[in-house]
Amino acid sequence: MTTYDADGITLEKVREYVWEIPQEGDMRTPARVLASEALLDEISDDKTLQQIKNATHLPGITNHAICMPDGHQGYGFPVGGVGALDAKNGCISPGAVGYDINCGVRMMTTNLTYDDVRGNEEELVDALFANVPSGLGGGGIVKGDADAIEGILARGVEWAVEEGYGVEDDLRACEDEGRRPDADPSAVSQKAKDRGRNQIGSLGSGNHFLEIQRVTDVFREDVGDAFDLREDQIVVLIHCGSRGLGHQVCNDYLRKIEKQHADLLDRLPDKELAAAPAGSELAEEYYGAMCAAINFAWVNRQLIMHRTRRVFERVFDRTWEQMEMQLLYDVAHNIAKKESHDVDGESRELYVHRKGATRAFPAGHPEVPAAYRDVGQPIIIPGSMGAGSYVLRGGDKSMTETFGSTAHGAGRLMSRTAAKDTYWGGDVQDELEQDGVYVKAQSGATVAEEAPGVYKDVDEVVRVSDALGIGDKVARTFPVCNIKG
DNA sequence: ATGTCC
Repeated sequence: MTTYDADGITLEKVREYVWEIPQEGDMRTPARVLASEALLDEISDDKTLQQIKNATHLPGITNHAICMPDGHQGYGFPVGGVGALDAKNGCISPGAVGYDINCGVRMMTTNLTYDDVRGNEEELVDALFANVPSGLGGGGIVKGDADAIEGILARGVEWAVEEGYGVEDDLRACEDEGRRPDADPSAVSQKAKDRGRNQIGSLGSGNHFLEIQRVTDVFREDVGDAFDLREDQIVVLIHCGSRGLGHQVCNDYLRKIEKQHADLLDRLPDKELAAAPAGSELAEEYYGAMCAAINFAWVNRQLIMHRTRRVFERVFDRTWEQMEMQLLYDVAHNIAKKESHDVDGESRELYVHRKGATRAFPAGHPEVPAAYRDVGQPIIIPGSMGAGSYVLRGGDKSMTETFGSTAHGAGRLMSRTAAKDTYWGGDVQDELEQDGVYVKAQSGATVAEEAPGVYKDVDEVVRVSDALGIGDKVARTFPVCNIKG
C-alpha cells in the first residue's frame, strides 16, 4: 500500500488523488484528503490534517470528513473541509461553517471583449473604487434601517430586487434563488444587526475583491455555451461575505454553544469544534441565524453587482442591458445546509458543512437552476490576483464522493503575518501592473497579505478536482483590473 | 474573515 507520512499522521492511498486517515481511537469514521502529492506537501507540516482528523469525532459524521485539494488550516475545522453531519442524530458546528458566513463568489458575464476595456482600465477601476465601498469598517451602498435589515435577513435577494437593486432574472441564477427559506431574523442578535446595518453592499477586506477579468480559455464548448462564456469575453467577479454581521452571528453562537453544550465539547478533541446537538434549541437557533446571514451575504453581492452595472453604464455610455451584464451564478463558500443525500442506499437528511468548499451539483440534479440543469451547476473558483480564476461545472462523481462539493479557491500557503514580512504592497502592485493587471486597494498591507505568492497553484487545485470528476473545468479567466479592501 | 483583544 502507498502511504504518505506527514507530521505525525500517516495517510493511505485509496486511489489517485484520494488519501485516507484510517479510523482509530474515538474517530467515528475515517478522514479523506483529496489531493496530489504536491498539494499534500503544502499541508504536511501545519494543522490541516489534524483538523480534518478531529472533525471525524463530531457526532453524526457520515462516511468521512473530507478535505478538498485547496484545504488549509482554519478555526477548528480546515478551510476546504466538508463534513456531512446527521440532521437528526448528529450536530451542527459553527466552526465547521466559518466566521464569514456565506463568504462566496458571483460571476457576471458581459458581451464586451478585452479590446473594449483595454485602455480604459484606470478609468474603470477608479470609478469602481469610488462607487463600491471597500475596506474594514462601515459604509455600504444602502444605509439600512431596522425594517431593511429584517427584510434582508428574511428574504435575501428578493428584498434587493423589490428595492430596485436588480431584476427577476438575477434570482434565477442564484442558489436557492437568493433566499434561504430557513432564515430566522429573530435569532440574529441586535449587536449583529447593528454591525450589519451600515455594511449593506460593501466588499470588506482580506481576500475580498471585485475583479474585471477576461476569459482566456474555454475547455468544454457545450458547457461554455450554456454558461454564455467565450474566449476574450469580459466578465466580472465579486468575492465577499457577510461582513461584521456574519462574524457576530458565528461568535455569538460559538460562545452560547460552548457553555450550553459543554458535555459534548468535553468529548471533542478541539474546543474550536464546539457543536450543538441536532434538535437542540441552540442548533435550531444557530441554523436560523446562519441562514439569515447567508441571505445578508447574497444581498451584499447583489448590491455590489448592481452598482457595478451602473458604473459600466457611465464608463461605456451604454445601458447594462445593452452590455448583457447577466449574473452567471453565485456560489456560497462557507455554509451548512440541510440536504438529502443517498447514504448506503438510504436517503438521509444531513447538515452538509462546507467551509471553504463549494456546492458542485451535477447535471440532472433538481436543485440546479433550469438554465444549467442539462450541464451541471456552475462553480466559480477564484485564484489569486495574479493567477486568474476558473469556472467549473458540478461533476458526475460529486454526489457519491463529496456530498456534492468541490474546492473553493487556491488556498493560502502563508499566514497573513508571514505575508506582510515577505512582501510590500506597492511592489506587488508594480509587478502585477507589468503583467497587465491594474490593482487599486484601500490598504497596501492588504495587497501584501494577498500577494499571488501566498497562494497555492490554482491550476493544480482545479486539475485534481477535474480528475476526480467532482468539478469539471469549463473556462479559465485572467485578471484585467481589481479593487480590494 | 473580523470595529485583526471583551
